[in-house]
Parts: sequence; structure tokens; C-alpha cells
Amino acid sequence: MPPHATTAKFTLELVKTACSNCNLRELCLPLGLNDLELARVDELISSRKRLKRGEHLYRAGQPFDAIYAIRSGFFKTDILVEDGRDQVTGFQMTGELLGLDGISSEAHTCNAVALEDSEVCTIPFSQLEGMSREIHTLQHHFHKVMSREIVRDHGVMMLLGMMRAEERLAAFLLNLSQRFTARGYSPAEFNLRMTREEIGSYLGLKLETVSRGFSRFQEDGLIAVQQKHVRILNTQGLKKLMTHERE
Amino acid sequence: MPPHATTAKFTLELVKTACSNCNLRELCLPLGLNDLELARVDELISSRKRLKRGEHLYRAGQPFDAIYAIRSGFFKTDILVEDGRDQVTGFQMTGELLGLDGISSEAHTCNAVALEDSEVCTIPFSQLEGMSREIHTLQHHFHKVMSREIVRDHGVMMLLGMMRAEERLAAFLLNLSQRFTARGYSPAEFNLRMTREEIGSYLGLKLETVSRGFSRFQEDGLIAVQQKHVRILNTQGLKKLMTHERE
DNA sequence: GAATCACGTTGACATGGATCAAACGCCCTG
DNA sequence: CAGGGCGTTTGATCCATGTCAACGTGATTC
Repeated sequence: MPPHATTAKFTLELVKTACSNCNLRELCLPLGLNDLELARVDELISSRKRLKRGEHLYRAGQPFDAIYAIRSGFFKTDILVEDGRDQVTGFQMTGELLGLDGISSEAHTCNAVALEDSEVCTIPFSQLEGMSREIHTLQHHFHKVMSREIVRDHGVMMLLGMMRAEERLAAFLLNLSQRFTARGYSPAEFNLRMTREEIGSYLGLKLETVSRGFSRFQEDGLIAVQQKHVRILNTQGLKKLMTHERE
Repeated sequence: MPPHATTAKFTLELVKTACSNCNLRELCLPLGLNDLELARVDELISSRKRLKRGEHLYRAGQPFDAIYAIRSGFFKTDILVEDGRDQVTGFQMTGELLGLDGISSEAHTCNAVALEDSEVCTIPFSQLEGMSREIHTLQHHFHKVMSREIVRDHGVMMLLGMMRAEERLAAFLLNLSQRFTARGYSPAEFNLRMTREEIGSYLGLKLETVSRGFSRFQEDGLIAVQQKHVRILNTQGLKKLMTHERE
């Protein structure tokens, strides 16, 4: 506990909204910064925002001026097309950034929706650019984060372009497991925050196919699934299934 | 023509390899820079590299230390999986950047292959970061380029996730047409640099399906296609097909 | 605690695209 | 100019996933 923790409530509030005191700093944007740099980045985080389940953080078309770091909660991003179809482009959790797609056109290109009550830190983008001109480490880390987003998207393209339904599902579960693990949660047991339809949209499958896939995995003893609760029983089995050669 | 153009051949060579004299500067990284800034960016472009058709610019796993701007030619990027499957993640043309995916892990995550004899400018990445700390415009434009890559990937995810075969093909042709147009070529007539199999891999289809799709478009009077040569006869028809509602 | 509702499961059937197979055309090389 | 090979086209068939429909289940509300 920091030495000034017994002072005014105001101080506590200040500490509370700072990156330097955030237990996500090793997952989030400030990764790799020293204390001095961290203190400067604290200035960036002008505000927090709470969202209830179902609320939109932003919508496609709205002007872009900030990116968001997820402090707690769970989001999806999706793109809606006139004809009623939609594509979930990602699920984001604690420590991940939202809104990077908006930089290019200065407007958001997708919707970001909270899938559970959530809290985000607002990072005004022009200030981030300003500061990353001064703090080399921040600049480089930000570039890495953007690049990682591109790599992640390539992964989804592989999923959609060359995997069969069950391979996609296995990859999806393993990916979630790995991300939960990185956040200190159980690698084997978690609750899905999204519906079968949202999973399906993300994976290019219909909700019935998702449901059948999970049932199949359960029959095969790979997972135990009941509604939104998933327990992975055989990680190796899922991995093997994912890279399964055909013929 | 610059005042010193009549001096030594050495000078001519220098001018020749500079962004400031490159007719792609409005498509490429230096977009929006003033003359002074442009002159500084010229320092970045330390070297050019020529590649013959089929040659690799880089391979997955190789250490990353530079990105590349395509000066002429045509590339594909792809990811190979152990089991023999592969996914083409993109086709890149003149003025576009290659290698952004490598920033995150300091290693390339895909292969970049020239689909015709090509020439690229090498942009050492740490130098780019250094300069973009000094030139605000360059920094911002680079961020936009990375963001545009993310948006583009989301487009491909939509393609793969929710479009049917013929919609994907229509979207693919319209996208190529639009990019050729932006480069001053005919919007309606061009040569495909990639095979049906590569198109298929990109679009998550088999080569036979691609071939059949093109034949179908031809029957319907939307395009004229012979081998690699494509002429678009009815852009509106293709657009309508792309967003076709399925009641 | 009954009613409601959104979400999930399961079954039967339909179909778009994959697969297998054959032939063709266009280059390239000797 | 012949021969070979790669890329493309086209046809026949198959199968994974979509579609349609009915039912189950757990959470929420009054």
C-alpha cells in the first residue's frame, strides 16, 4: 500500500484513476514504461466511462477522437450491413484497446458494445500521439499494439478462410482460454459473455452449427458445456482438432 | 525540374531514389508532407530492392527490421500452416506498404511474394519511428496507414464471414477495379496477377468455385474474362450482386 | 411461483460449394 | 514446331453446413 494511502479521499480518487496504480498496466498500453514515463501517461487518461451490459461505447460513423482501454468487462465489435446481415469482428477483454480502426478515417468503422457491465479508460488520440512523440517506449509499444491487431485479424482470416466449423470452434475456445489465462483466470473454466449467434457471426457459422459443435465436443469428452458455462477437459484434444489434417 | 538537375550523374541517381521525386508520393507514406518534411523522409529510404516474379521479399519467421513500400509491381502475402493449407491474407500493389504485421513480434508473420517483377523501397523501421517523433504529419499518416490496414482486414472478415461465393468474387473484382483506378489505370479492364487458386485462398473458396463464378458473371454479361484478362462490363450489376439481400 | 422471453438444443431436410475427374488452352522450352 | 506442364474450365457427385421447425431451459418480472 502506498505511503499516502491514509490521506484525503481526493488523493485516493486520483490514484484510483491513474495507470500507475492500475493492475492492468502489464497488459495495457503503458507496458514497459518506467515510473517517470508512467506518471506522464497518467495525464493522458482524462476520464473513465462505465457502461451497462448492452450499451454502446461507440457506433459506426461517429467521429473518432479517442481510443479506449478496457479496465473491466467484455466487449464485442461488429459491423452491420444495410441488408440486415452483420459481422462480429472481435471480442475484447480487460486490458485490450478499442477504436484503433477509427484512426484511418477519423470516424469509427464499427460498433463497440459492452457484453457485460464494463468500464473503459478514454485515451484522447491526439494527446496519445503527442506523448508518443516524447516517450519512445510508449510510441513503440503503441505501434506493437496496432500491429498485433493486424496479426490477430490475419488469424481470424485463416479461421474463416480455411478452417471447418469444428476447427473454428476449437480455435475460438483455445483463444479465449489463453486470454483468460493471461489475465490470471482459470484456463479451463469460464463463462461465455456472448450468445451462440454472436460466436457464429464471429466465426462465419450459424448459431445452430455453433451449438451442435459444442454438443459434439461434449460427447467427445473435450469440454463440458452448459449454456454459457464452459469447462475445457482436454486442451490437447482441441489443439489436435484445430490443426487436423483432412485425409 | 530542380536547379541542380544538370550537374553530375550522381545527383540524378540521388534524385531518382528519393520520395520527393516519386510519383507515388500521394499514395504512399509521405502523403501530406510539405517539401521540407519530404526532404527529410528521403533520408529514410536507404535502399531499393528489385524482385523477380515468384521471389520472396520476406518469409514468416524472419526478423523484422523494416517495412517496404511497393514502388512497382504486385505482391501477395500468405500464411502457410504445417498441414499444407495456406491462406492468402492480401494482395498489395503500387504505393502500398508491406510488413506492418512484423512490428508486434519483431518477426514477420507471413510471407510476401512478388507476383510480377517488382521494386520496393526499404524503410528501416526504427528510423521511421525516430522520424515520426519529429514530424507530426508523418506520424499521423503512418498511424492512419496502420489503421487502414485494420479496416481492410475487417472488410475481408466480412467477406469471408457473411458473403456467399459470388458476392465475394464481385467484391474482389470491384476492390481491384477501385484500386487500379486510384493508380490511374482503367477501372474496367485489367490483368489479374494471381492465379484462380490464389484468389480462392484469399476468398475462402476453391479454385473451381472461382472459375465457375467468373464464368457465371460472363454468362450474365457482368464481365468479360479470358484467362487473366478481365473487363468489367456492368459495375452496377456487380455492386448489386455484392449486397444482394437474401430475403 | 406463474408467465414470459430470450437463448439454446436437437432433428429433418435442402443446398452451396467442395471434391473428384477429365479435357482444354496457353506458355515456355528444347 | 512439338512436347510438356501449369493453370483453367467444365461436368458429375458428395457432404458439411445452412435452413426450417419444434422443443427445452434458465433468468426476469409481476
